[in-house]
Amino acid sequence: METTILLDSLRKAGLRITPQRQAICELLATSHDHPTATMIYETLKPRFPSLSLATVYNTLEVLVRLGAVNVLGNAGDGMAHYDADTDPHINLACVSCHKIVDFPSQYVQFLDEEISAASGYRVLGARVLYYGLCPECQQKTSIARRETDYDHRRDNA
Amino acid sequence: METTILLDSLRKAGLRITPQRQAICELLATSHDHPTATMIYETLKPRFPSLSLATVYNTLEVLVRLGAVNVLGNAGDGMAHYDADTDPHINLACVSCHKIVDFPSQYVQFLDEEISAASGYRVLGARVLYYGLCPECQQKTSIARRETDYDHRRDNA
DNA sequence: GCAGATAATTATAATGATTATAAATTTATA
DNA sequence: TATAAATTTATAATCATTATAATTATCTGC
Repeated sequence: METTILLDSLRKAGLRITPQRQAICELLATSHDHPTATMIYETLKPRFPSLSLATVYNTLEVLVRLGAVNVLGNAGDGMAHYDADTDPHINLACVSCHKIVDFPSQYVQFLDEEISAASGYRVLGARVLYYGLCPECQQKTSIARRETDYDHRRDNA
Repeated sequence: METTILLDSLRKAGLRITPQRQAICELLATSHDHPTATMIYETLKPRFPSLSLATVYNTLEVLVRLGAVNVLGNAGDGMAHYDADTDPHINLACVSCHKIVDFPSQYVQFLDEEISAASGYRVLGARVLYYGLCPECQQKTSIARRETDYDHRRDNA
């Protein structure tokens, strides 16, 4: 759907559209979770047996630098998640299952305008990341209670 | 100023107020930049020659788990920045000089309410981080232009 | 105040995501 | 098709963060 947007931004920057880059862009544009470099690598590995993690990181870095992709702080799992949707929106991260979903809000665009207008910053991007417990994990933890408290490993970063 | 809030949250959790923890809380509450673990460590080292980085990380982890401190994704320098202000507000990170400043916005609290009400998530915290070029760095880069483009090392995470 | 139990700090090693490097491969162009 | 430039790959290095185990400090009841 917006795969072409990503590819176009590569083209416009004079970069080559390799099969690997194409696949990565496609994955980023179509997947509705917000994959990490490793997730992308493992998803694509069967189709590109020679694929290297470095290529995934390189491509992601290029896309981020071009402003076509945003990086979300980790969701409690110590890895960077990537988001091909650069329109103003909110990400909801579950600290238990580490999923990240989108949440459409009418207020975010106001934020953007407010900041650009009042701060003096040249805004290049944003990460609006709320974290908490998703409905499913609320049930799980309300059952397991204090027992299997979620692991706090890599909770920071 | 809000040092006591941090200390109280430790007390309420039944944790001990050690000199190290007190100093870390004080630093978090009073410094207006948003320090990293290493910055805290190096600031306090002269006063606590035996201080260990592990203590800083431990204390920060405790404060984060208690919800008294938020973790901001890195500002282009590959390190976690900590924010003792948990009231809804926006952080502006400069990708060039890696400073993070606060920006008061009237819309953030609406966001909070909207999400808590409509998403089904139990919201535990948020990182509203906009990144771009601060006014000072805009001048610098407009002078240096394409030459000394800022280093993209650790731009992700 | 003091001993015993518990919690916290410290020093150090281990982990693991991300980056850097250099060689091999592919792509675009003439 | 040959050449040059860009990209991919494999691998090693980096470095923030965690885990571990031993030492030290803190609290509670006497």
